[in-house]
Amino acid sequence: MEPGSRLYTELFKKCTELGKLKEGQMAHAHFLASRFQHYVSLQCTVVNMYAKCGDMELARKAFDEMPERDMVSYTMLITGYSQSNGFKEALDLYVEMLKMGLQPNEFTFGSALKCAGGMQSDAMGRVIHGTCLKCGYDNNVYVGSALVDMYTRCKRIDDAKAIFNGLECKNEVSWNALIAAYAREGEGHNAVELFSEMKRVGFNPTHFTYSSIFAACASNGALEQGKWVHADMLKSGQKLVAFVGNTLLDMYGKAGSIDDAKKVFDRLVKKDIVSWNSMLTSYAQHGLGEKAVDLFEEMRGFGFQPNKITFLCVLNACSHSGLLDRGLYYFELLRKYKLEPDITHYVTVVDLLGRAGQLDRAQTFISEMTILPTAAVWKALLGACRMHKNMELGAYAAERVFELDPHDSGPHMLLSNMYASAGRLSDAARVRKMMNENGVKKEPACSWVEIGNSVHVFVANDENHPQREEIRRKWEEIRDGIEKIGYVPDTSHVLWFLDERERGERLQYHSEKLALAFAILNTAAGTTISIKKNIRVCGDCHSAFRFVSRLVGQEIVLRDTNRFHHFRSGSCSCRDYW
DNA sequence: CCCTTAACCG
Repeated sequence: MEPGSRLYTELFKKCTELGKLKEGQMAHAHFLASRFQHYVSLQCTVVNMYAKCGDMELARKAFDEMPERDMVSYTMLITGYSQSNGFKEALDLYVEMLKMGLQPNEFTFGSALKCAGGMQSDAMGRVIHGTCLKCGYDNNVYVGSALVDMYTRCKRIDDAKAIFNGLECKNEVSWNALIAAYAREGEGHNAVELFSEMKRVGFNPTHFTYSSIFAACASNGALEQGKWVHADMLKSGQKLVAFVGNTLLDMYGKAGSIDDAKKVFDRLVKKDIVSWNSMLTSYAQHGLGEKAVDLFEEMRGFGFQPNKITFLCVLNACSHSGLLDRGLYYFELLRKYKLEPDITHYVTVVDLLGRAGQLDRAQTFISEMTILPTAAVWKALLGACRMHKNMELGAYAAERVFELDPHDSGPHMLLSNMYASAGRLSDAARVRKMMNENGVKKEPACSWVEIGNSVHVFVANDENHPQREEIRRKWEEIRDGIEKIGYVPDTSHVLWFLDERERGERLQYHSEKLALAFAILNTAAGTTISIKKNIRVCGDCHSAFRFVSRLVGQEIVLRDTNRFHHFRSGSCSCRDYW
């Protein structure tokens, strides 16, 4: 018996839903031989099926073979491209369809705007926005949310906010788009504020909302706030499914609670590859290399396939814990899993060798790389040279960095300070001059500390803080205390062109020291103090923090861009290996 | 028939 047209519809829909490409192709062939082959709606469904199965070539072919293409078929193909990063192709089609005199609908606009956002094309986005207005779709909730998202991705957050405020009809997605944007841009405070407002006016946060908020808390290291939102999510009855669970686990890891991260990991309803990778990353950030290795082996034991990122995570963990041989073994294992190492893996191996003091091996490793070394590779070597005080190789690595990435201030500062420490002041001055000539700006260092529900930010030599006098007095008192138990300031960590007295002075007001004094002033004895820094901790501050943890008997947790340092009774969890 | 929002890595 010949199938009816309805059956084809069902068949194509089923294949679309389950992502069954092969079966879809068979159904398609069957359909082309049937008496329904001229049904436009079925031809459309085929285009959509291929697009949703991720094969844009087949979708395009089916589209081109349609005798006449309507607005919906265009929209399906545009959407397909937009969902697989084919922004350019999608927008070309969008323009073509307008030329054909076909008027887009809210579906077309939604996808077209996603593409403009994906390409960060402000100009294209505005043109599409104009067409939305002309066609009367500007108040459609889908188009409105897509507009908000598009403007945020073009870094026009004010325009996005204006659109959002003007929307007569909002849904969760409209809120999520803006919240996600704040999280992406590192404005966690605004993200959380918008989250509260969203709830206040009666919208229910979704998995998307919670994911964005957790990501924001992760980058701010806002543990208390993160816990509060976690409690809120539990209260609202959301299940701990993989996606949002992974952001939660990542938040706990990055905000400083490895125990909570592990708890979330163990309670995940279903673990996916990202869950494992996130847990490995958490261990790496806390310097728990052995735990990371155990977890990686456990994962392999379960038959879970590691991907390239997994290897990056575990290599990174080995590097931070000085597990040299283990790391090199995993680098070899990468190929056994039929994974091709990319540049990021090479960077990590250079870091691994370099930190372990194997500078010659690191250099040989670089020279034997099958792909061209990037700036990141040389930066890793430079970092190792600073750590192990190898001036000559460090200068060589720095030169390579300057060729490949001339605008990064970090390597310039590093080399300049290395020269200064080695007493080569004219070389130090030369690098400094080069920086000025090339317009390289030094990134300002800052530290912040979360007390209760608010975050307090400090910059070096902070002149603007309302409690600055009190903070300075407190630090001086602490400094006297730690000097009595063995702290010796190391002035090689400040600008070499200041005189010795001024260097000693400046050193004492690094942002992390100010944050620490502030935290001691504002927390009860016995509380753990938690401080974050936007660049790596300075060597002198690291040493000072060790003594302070002994002096005041409080635990101090410091997160820098690389990892966590847990200071307790005079020593640090990194065992001064960083 | 077709749309918009979130995670792991240098």
